Amino acid sequence: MIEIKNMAEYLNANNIRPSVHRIKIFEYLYTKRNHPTVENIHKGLINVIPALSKTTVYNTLKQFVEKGIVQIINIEDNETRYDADTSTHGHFKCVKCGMLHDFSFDNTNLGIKDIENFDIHQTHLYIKGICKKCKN
Amino acid sequence: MIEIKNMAEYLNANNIRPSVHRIKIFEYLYTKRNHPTVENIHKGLINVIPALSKTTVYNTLKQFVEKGIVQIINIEDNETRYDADTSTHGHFKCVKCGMLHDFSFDNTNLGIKDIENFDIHQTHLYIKGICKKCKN
DNA sequence: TGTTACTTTGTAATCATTACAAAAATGAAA
DNA sequence: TTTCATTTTTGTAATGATTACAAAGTAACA
Repeated sequence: MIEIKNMAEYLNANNIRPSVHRIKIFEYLYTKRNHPTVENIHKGLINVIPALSKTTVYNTLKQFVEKGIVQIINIEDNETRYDADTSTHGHFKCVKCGMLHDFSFDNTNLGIKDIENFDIHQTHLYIKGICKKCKN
Repeated sequence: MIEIKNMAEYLNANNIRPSVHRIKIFEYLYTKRNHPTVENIHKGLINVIPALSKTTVYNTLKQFVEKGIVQIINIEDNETRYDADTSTHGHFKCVKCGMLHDFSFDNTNLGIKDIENFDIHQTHLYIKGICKKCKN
């Protein structure tokens, strides 16, 4: 994924005014890279910003998604996760430990049929199974 | 997808006792093939089974998923859809009209890296974009 | 400062889903 | 058929995630 040196500048470059909350929320996503839920982000930042409300986390993430610097990961129907890496990559969900792992794949050679002449905006691939750790 | 002649037999073969409700719900999924939500199924069957409760639709679908004859499609975070076709295939979601289209792809040649020695159970691919109709 | 726009908060509303207990239907044995 | 146990279905209440919205707070800038 892209290297970002200055969070505030990066937000600015994407037409997002870099308030302290926005910087912290983006920083959380970018540095942890653990595909957190809203709950995770809120709990993780409540020490840093004691008054942080969940509504702000929701609003901020919605804005990030609209501006294209964050993508939503929908694997389980009851947990929406967020990812600051918007480059094309897949997600592996371990059905045993629940952990999410990034992986890379070749999206130029998928052998797609039946949707000729459709405009493709985003390609999402996820795999469910058992991770290496849980196999042992 | 598989051809099913007798719904009741198919349910039986998958260890699901074929009650009238279960047959109708599966039949709906199998014949419509339109990736319905719980709401869609309930509305679509309320004429056939006037007393049908949503709880029954939820319970029945959960059972179908557990027995492996139906898969969940999670594309948007606020709408869970269901598909009686459990063979490996992708879903294209048109961001304009909202329609879902099936497509086939080659899941043997994805060039996956970074998750060597992981056990793969299911591969899910979905694409967002604009469908042929909406382009015109 | 004063004014205006933007951001954040907190509560209430909404909506999908689940829990659960009661009612209904089914099926097998007598 | 009648009885009894089991399974299925229903309907309401509870839960939990997300959104709406108005009030409070903050920043920008003349």
